[in-house]
Amino acid sequence: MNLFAEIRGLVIGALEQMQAGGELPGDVAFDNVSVEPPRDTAHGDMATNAAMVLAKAARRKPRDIAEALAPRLATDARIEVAEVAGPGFINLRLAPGVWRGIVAGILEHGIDYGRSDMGAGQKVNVEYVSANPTGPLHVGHTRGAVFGDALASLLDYTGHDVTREYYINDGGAQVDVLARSVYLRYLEALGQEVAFEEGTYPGDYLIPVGQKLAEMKGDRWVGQPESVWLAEIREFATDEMMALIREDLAALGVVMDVFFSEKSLYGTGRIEAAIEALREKGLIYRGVLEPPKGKMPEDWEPREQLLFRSTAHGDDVDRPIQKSDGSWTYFAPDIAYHYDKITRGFDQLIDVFGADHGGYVKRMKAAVSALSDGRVPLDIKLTQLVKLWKNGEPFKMSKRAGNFVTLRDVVDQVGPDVTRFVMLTRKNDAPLDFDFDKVLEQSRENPVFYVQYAHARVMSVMRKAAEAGIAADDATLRAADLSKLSHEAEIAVAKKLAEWPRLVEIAARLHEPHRIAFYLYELAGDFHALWNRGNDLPELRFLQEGDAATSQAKMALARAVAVVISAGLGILGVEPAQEMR
RNA sequence: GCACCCGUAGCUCAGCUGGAUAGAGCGCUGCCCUCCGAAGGCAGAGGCCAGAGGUUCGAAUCCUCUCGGGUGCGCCA
Repeated sequence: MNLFAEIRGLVIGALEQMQAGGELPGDVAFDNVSVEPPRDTAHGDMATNAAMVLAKAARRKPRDIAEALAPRLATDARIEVAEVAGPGFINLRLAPGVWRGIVAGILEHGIDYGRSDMGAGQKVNVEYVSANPTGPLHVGHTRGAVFGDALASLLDYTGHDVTREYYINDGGAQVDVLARSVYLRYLEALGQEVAFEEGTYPGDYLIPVGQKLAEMKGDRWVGQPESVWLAEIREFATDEMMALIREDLAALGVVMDVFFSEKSLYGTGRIEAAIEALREKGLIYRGVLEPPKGKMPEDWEPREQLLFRSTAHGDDVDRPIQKSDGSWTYFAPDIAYHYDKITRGFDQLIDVFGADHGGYVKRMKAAVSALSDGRVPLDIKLTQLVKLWKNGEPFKMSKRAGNFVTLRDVVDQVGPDVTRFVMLTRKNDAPLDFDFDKVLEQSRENPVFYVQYAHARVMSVMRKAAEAGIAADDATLRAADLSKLSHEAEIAVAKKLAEWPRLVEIAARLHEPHRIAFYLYELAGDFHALWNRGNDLPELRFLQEGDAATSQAKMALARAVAVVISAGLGILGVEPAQEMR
């Protein structure tokens, strides 16, 4: 139920009539015809560009087409005024009943108002977090986790069949480093003095892992060479780290559908199969890469390697998939992993990476394009850095991880709801300042508070209604006489609510969940504005003493605001506040 | 050197797959707030959308170039 889509349908219908009547050529397409809210509300509620987009194909002046189209639109009961303006816009003013209908529709559909079938059940895989299993998640991961999770919810809300997935990098050298670090903690747990050299992980979080290992194995690995214990500790340690990471994610409210292990690709022929698939397309060859220009690495030597012809699919240079010693580069399992996603039948892939992985976007897209013959689109969303602030200065301390701030540090201090909302108050590719003091502040400056406060105010009205003996249950509000909503300040809020389904579709199409957060802030602003006007104009207050019918109509509007806020916060993974404390 | 991201009000940032006179919060200026639904409210000033070309009915948005900031660039994942 998208009012803008409905009115666009009306416009298209009128255009088809004009076609049938010979006023427009029969072969013109209406794809570019849009119905949008005008920037300036003085222009009306909606505007269509139909006349201007069709002018060229119809070989008529935009204003001529508009003059012919506008009266046809005006015959519809929903349209109060349709007038031609500017270069050929048709501005539409909708009947008040339309806005009341929005409120009624929201109460009828609940948080599903705004749900859309635009995804048509498409299978979408959203891969996010995918942190190395070598320690707790840090703030950077937190942003990626929140972003990916909200995007997944948004796609689910818009009719996609979404899989939330985490790729465990448990096949590379870094898990050997982890194993060695745990071995040191193991020795330490047995009372030995140990030194954490360069290339080991010194964080405190490995202490309990070493202790656990000591309890299980006693001293049988003391003084033993790596070949004896490495594989077993690696296995044990990565399991422990993944358990830790799952706990971190759970603290944030993130639950994955699939954890995909990189290791499962090795020794099973799956990497080879993916490379073979590329070879069959003539995209694998042996060759020597040019050295990077400008900044020549000190130890550069030309080496022949196995290369993927990614340039055939839009990359700048071909990429190595085998090291000079014949082992795979990290890129090879990445290719195999994405090949696996393709063969699992996803219609669309989305990867959420940190911005420092921006250099891998083109090669990954090239691989997916090649492996799927261009059928499966891959969108890669990069999340920029998070700068933490506390007491007016940069915050870098962490109790347990050494030199970085963990997800837990953040969630424990401000809670999962605040963490999630704040992480979405910036576009994903813009850097984000996270100020521990400001995000807990109770003021308009703090969008989390401002949105939650709006929801809490609605709940407060409902509670007060109950005290005053006015029925305010859903059924009663649904049946309320909404014609009592007539003030422009009330209609303004209803108009904002009408934008919700359209905004959801835009956010989903662009893969930009931050738009939800910004919309909620605006909606909350409109609602607070209405509330504040009740100070001067008692007739705008939601509860009208001695007039249950009017109170119920106004509460229906308030309730609709709360429903949309709930729906929006639900997509962001945030629990709406029942009251502010 | 090349690639990607970014450049919008004094500050922090939105800006709808190209729409009309570019928005919000903070800060600033003025007014209101004894009682009331003020963890405040209303109004105002403030812009060459980094710059220059191009595309077209129309550009902050698309293309090219320049300037400025960030990130990355074979045998690390």
